[in-house]
Amino acid sequence: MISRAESAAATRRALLDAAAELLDSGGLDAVTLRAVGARAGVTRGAPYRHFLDKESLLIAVGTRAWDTLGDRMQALRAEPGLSAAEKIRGGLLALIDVGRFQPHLYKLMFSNPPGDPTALARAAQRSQTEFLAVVADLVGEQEARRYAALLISSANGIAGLQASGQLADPKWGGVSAEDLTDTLVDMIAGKGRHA
Amino acid sequence: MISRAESAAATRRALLDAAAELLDSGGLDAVTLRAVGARAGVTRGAPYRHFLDKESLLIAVGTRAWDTLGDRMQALRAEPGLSAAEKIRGGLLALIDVGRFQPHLYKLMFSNPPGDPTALARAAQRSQTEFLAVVADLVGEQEARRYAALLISSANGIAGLQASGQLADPKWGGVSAEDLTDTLVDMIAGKGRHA
DNA sequence: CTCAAGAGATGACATCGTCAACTGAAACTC
DNA sequence: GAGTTTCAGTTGACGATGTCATCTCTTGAG
Repeated sequence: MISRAESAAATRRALLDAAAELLDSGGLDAVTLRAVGARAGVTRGAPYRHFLDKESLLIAVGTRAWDTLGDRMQALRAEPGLSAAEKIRGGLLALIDVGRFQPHLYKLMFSNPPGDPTALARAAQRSQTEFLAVVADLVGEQEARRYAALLISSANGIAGLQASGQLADPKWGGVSAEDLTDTLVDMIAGKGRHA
Repeated sequence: MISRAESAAATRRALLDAAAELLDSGGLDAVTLRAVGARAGVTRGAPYRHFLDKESLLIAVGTRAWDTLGDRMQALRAEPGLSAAEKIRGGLLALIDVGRFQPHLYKLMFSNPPGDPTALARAAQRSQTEFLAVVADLVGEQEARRYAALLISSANGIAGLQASGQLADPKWGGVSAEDLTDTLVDMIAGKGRHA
């Protein structure tokens, strides 16, 4: 027996799944409320029972993606038998992989919606805080903020270039996202060791 | 006396200007063909005499932005009395400044439009080639590709984080885009000196 | 059993991108 | 210079979309 509240929660989840799937497969343009509703088995008006408007639905999709990334960061940080540098590398690649395999979702995660420009930044907090802690293990509290910001920026940029296909340009000599990440981590780790 | 071709070229320019202004002030949502036409002194159908569709108009706006950035890169590279590191710093900040002061334009420059995913990447070529040459002056031909890709990625990420307002978060301890750029250039320059 | 609450369906409206048909003036041909 | 062509720009129309108001019907509380 499913209660009404459970049914409503299931619909909400179905709407989020449908929006995420449409986003992955067809980009932002493919995410229309009518298509989302149809894929979730309801009609175009139903989303308004669960979200304020389309923008709120998209923010919820992005927030959920940030949450799962935050889980991965947290698990990675707690992983025994990994050096700080390896954890950093893993965290960066976790972010980069989203950009690589779900470029549209990735863009959504870093967009700031007109209505509430801080919504997604708030959702990103836990991921970034976890990452900050790992970086602090390598370079110390003192410099962690600066380097963590630089690392996340760089990973963001690598993922962005990869998502837009520019990394594939032969001009860069076939360098991969992993190569860039390794180069970056090496530079930071070098700094850390000398400090 | 203005010929018909001159008038048409002027209209085309007015349409590009109008689209760029609307993009800057109100974001992508504010760029409707009707609004663009109105601001350029024509009606909604006129853009179709100069561009295939709305996407082509936006690509043209992004292309023009890449061209002016390419000009700045070229001028910077030719500037006498600047070290390679200073030129690199200047080039990175030129890119970052677009992200900072024209975030919507910046996003457009790095978006790959569904119709022609390679159009803007082609427009970015000259800027990146100029930059690549400057980096080669610092770290040598051999490693220039890798480091240039990393630098552009990082600058892209810094600009992106700044554009989405996340850099302002006190979590990062008030680090600025300039700080990150300097840290980055120092690391590369260190590498370059030791190589 | 009664009835309020709320999830979902549906009709309607404004706005958007786009196309087809039309208008008028500049540019070309003879 | 008259006739014709070309083409920038206008206008009307259409389908799609986000959103609101209204309606229906099931669920859960009293």
